[in-house]
Amino acid sequence: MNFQSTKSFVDDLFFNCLKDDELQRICNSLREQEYDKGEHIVYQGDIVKHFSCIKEGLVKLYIVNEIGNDQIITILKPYNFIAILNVFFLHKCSYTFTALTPCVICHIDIDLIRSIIDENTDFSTELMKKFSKISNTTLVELMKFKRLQLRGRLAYVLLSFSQRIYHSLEFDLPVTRKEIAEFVGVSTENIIRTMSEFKKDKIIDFSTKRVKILDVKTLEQISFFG
Amino acid sequence: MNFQSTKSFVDDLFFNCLKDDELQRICNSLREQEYDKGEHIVYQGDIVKHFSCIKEGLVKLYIVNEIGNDQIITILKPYNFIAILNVFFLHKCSYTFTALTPCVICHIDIDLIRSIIDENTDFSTELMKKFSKISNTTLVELMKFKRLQLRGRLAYVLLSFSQRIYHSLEFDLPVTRKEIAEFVGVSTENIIRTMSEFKKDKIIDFSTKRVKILDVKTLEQISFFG
DNA sequence: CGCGGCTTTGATGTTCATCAAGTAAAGTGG
DNA sequence: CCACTTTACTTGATGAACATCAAAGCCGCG
Repeated sequence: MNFQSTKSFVDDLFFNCLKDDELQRICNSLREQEYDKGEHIVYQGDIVKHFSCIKEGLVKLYIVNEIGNDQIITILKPYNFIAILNVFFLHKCSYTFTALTPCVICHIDIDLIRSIIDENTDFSTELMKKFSKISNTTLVELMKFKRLQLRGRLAYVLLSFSQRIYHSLEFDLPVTRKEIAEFVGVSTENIIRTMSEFKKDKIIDFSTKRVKILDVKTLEQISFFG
Repeated sequence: MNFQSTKSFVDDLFFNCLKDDELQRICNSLREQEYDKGEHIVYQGDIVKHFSCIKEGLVKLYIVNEIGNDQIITILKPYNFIAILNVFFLHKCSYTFTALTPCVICHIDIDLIRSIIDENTDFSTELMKKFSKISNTTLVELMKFKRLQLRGRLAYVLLSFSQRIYHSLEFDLPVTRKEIAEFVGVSTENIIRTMSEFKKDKIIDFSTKRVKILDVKTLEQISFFG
């Protein structure tokens, strides 16, 4: 990737509100790192040392709970930040971030970001907006999820892959059935059973990883009322 | 309440990092408002016009979902902010805040807070820390909650009243059984049944509103493993 | 003192977890 | 590239957890 496109990536990432020299300093400090599928980017308890962002690939954000189970909170895609809520102010990260696909992650020096926050009011305002928006969205989605039962939640997850991640009715799942179960909060077997029901009802079609949504409207209804 | 104690309340509220004149300006701008039990402080969809904080009383933070049910997210107590995540940057508030008991709420002019953010780096840093901490805690608690079933969740709520809100093993519930159910995410009847079980097992004792925790350790175990 | 909302208990059915067992897919070493 | 091992996927049967419906007692308040 050439320098100009890095610049434009960073500019977009930071709300197009950076001054030229600030943009330049960030580009100079920026370090790209590749992660294999399954590799941890941040593990809960880690001290977050960089301001990081996904450039390529998908990342699962989850908590390993007290009894050792994974609970997936959301799936992150390019331009999403890694551990943004923990990056400045908490000693340890409460979540784990793991690559679902091969990833390229951009790491930026925290102190540099801090100093730009102090200098550039627009930047700090936009960053706080971003904070709020992320927290807000996550919380609202979680509550929406909470009131649904299995069918609704599964429909929701499938639609989110289709609409938020892949922008297509047909896609390859980047997660296992077990991971869908950890996302939805039910057993793996029941995810499979319900997917098979959807298939029987001609709402979706699938073969292992490949999924095709046949009837979006019904799926949306299920994700709303189910 | 006299002026000196208002000053000390505001100073504590804002992390003791305000300069004298900033503190003074906030105290001058501050307006106290009383709310009756059951009165809305902010309703979802409202545009948040003040930076607000609880001075006295308890407030329930909840979402009214698409099918008209309330889903309680958490219960707020004095020194907690109202709609802090929505106050600066989102046009409309995603949540509803309702007084559970008679309340005194302090309202501060948002523009004043904004201008102090621009002036005082310590203040903006502390405010962002606060943002992060609140989001983080809320999310971690919600995920902890998610993996538990009824008994565990109820135990968790009862302990949270005892330890976080009242600092006492005996207290009057500020919520109805229905509200506990909306918090826990199950039916009212099953909250009642499970409370009766706890009573039969001599873990708690209660009569309508009055609750006394008899066996904290068992309750903690249930809230952990249940 | 009667009305309405809150609380409580019981009976019944639905949803989902768990166990078991088998098949398909994917990774591994020769 | 194949045999082997492991992991992921799938289906069925059973029981536990929980929702829902129904009905009755309680309590505060006008």
